[in-house]
Amino acid sequence: MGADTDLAPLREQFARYLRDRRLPVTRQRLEIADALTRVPDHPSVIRIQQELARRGVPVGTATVYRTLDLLVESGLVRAHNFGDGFKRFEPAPDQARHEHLICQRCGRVVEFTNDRLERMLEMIADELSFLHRRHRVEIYGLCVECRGRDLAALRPAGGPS
Amino acid sequence: MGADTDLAPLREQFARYLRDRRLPVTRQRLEIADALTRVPDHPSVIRIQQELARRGVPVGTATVYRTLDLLVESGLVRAHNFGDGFKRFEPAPDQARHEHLICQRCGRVVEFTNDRLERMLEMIADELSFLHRRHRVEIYGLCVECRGRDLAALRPAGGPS
DNA sequence: TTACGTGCAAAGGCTTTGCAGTCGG
DNA sequence: CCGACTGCAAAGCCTTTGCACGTAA
Repeated sequence: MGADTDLAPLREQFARYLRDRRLPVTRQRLEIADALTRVPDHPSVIRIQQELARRGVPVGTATVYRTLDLLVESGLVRAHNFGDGFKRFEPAPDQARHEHLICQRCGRVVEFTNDRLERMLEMIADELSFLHRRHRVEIYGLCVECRGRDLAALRPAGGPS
Repeated sequence: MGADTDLAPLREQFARYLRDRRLPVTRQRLEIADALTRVPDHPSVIRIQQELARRGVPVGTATVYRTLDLLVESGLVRAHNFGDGFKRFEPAPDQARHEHLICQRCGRVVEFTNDRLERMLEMIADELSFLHRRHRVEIYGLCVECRGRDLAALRPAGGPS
């Protein structure tokens, strides 16, 4: 009984959302939702547009932006700003909230979940009389591979003096 | 002997940083550092520029940006992106790390510290073989005042149907 | 049929860059 | 003096907006 919702693709949920609001369910909107499901790793607007083009469904930039606004409003998609100079998007998993680790070297984004962390943030907001609605946790550093690469780069030059 | 460093204004630390790197210590650079110390609440580039103008030290936009880059590189200043469409800056307190609560109604930014939280994030990164360098925690919601205002706005219209 | 969506291109807002003149060390 | 900085204005980048045409319902 949760599986039903979980299996319903973003596309379906978005279509339902649009119908509920008496908004046209257009091909572009569904395609954008689909692209978001297919493209991994928090794609940017351009990345999504490229994916659509590759699929033979060229969609105008403005449409992509406008549709993403709808998706974010609907709560089905989450927007991020990792400081690259552009927004990135990802389907919002209605199940478990998750946060991000961002590699400052290769840009890879890894997700993680931690219930204690989520609860702690709600408590902190509460203690400060703040109404918690949502939060964002980002850890910046180096992923395993880039970490190793750094060490490798140092060694050939000579060890610790 | 920590007090010495604590009392040294951002200006001094920045000047030292510049000298160490054999970079010119110009009036504009020092003024920008000072402005950052004076203006509260994570000012934007424009806000800083206005503050400088008010003080009778008009500085070109490009210079403000370039100097802020330097300050961020030096680690003396922290850059933020709260989704307003522009960057915001604040002197980096070298003492206690702190995070932010952002009111989605009035835009107020409140800071908080929590050691358990800081440690937890380092541990999480560690468990995922990620080298933790820095992180960012933002809680979005409503501050006490805006929370009250919302309640007040609801009551006159009538209670739950 | 009608309201809303779409695409294109132009406009916007913030940030960066190029270049001639200026200044710190 | 020389290399780096500054200011101005132009360029860049991502995103939003205006408008004529197209399309879901």
